[in-house]
Amino acid sequence: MKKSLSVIYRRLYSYFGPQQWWPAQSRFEVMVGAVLTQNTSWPNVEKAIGNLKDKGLLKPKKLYSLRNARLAKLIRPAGYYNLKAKRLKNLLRFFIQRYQGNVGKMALVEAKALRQELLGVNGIGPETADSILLYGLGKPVFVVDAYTKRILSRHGIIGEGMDYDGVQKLFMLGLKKDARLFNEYHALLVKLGKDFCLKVKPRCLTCPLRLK
DNA sequence: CACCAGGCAAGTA
DNA sequence: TACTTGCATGGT
Repeated sequence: MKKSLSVIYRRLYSYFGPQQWWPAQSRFEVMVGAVLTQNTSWPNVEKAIGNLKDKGLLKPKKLYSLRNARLAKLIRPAGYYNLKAKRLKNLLRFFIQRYQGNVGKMALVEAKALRQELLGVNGIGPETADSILLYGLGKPVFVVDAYTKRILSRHGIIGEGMDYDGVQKLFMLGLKKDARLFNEYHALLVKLGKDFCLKVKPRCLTCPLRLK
């Protein structure tokens, strides 16, 4: 028996409650965090963002004016720091040149078109782009991540090989197009993944989903 | 010690 | 198109 996405959502929400994502103080901070968290645990990202805040550098032009070596040093705790320094600069260059470093201006653009623009930036892939759209700008775009795929395939809802766009369609066609719903749903899947579905061996004995 | 984390792009066949 | 590899710190 395959459960609907709505049923799964309600079960996760009853069990875990609201997740309060994205943990950031500004929409710009979400953009930066989205790059820094690529394949990296959140506590490490927080340290990196904390370094930038402490120096008063968490602003588009300030951040963009830093030399790569300096930026890399500041974001070191987030891992892949040389790579991420370049990726951040790529995103910032796009953001400043195209939207004057103004989140409000960027938010005026339609989600689908903006997604394509973001994907054109080297270092911004589908999950990073969608995280910015949903958590930064409040657009109704579903964010898919490694946990999402692992959980769904482990419960037989999707095949293991299903790609990003396929999983995203499944959610976006199967649910009401509501940014708050998408926000909470993705965050809940991450919470479930962290707490119950870690490592190679599934440990879902007490998993609140109890699917089959 | 091994394994994993809120990915992505470049290289290879 | 479909794999494989490099990137790196910090927590469990």
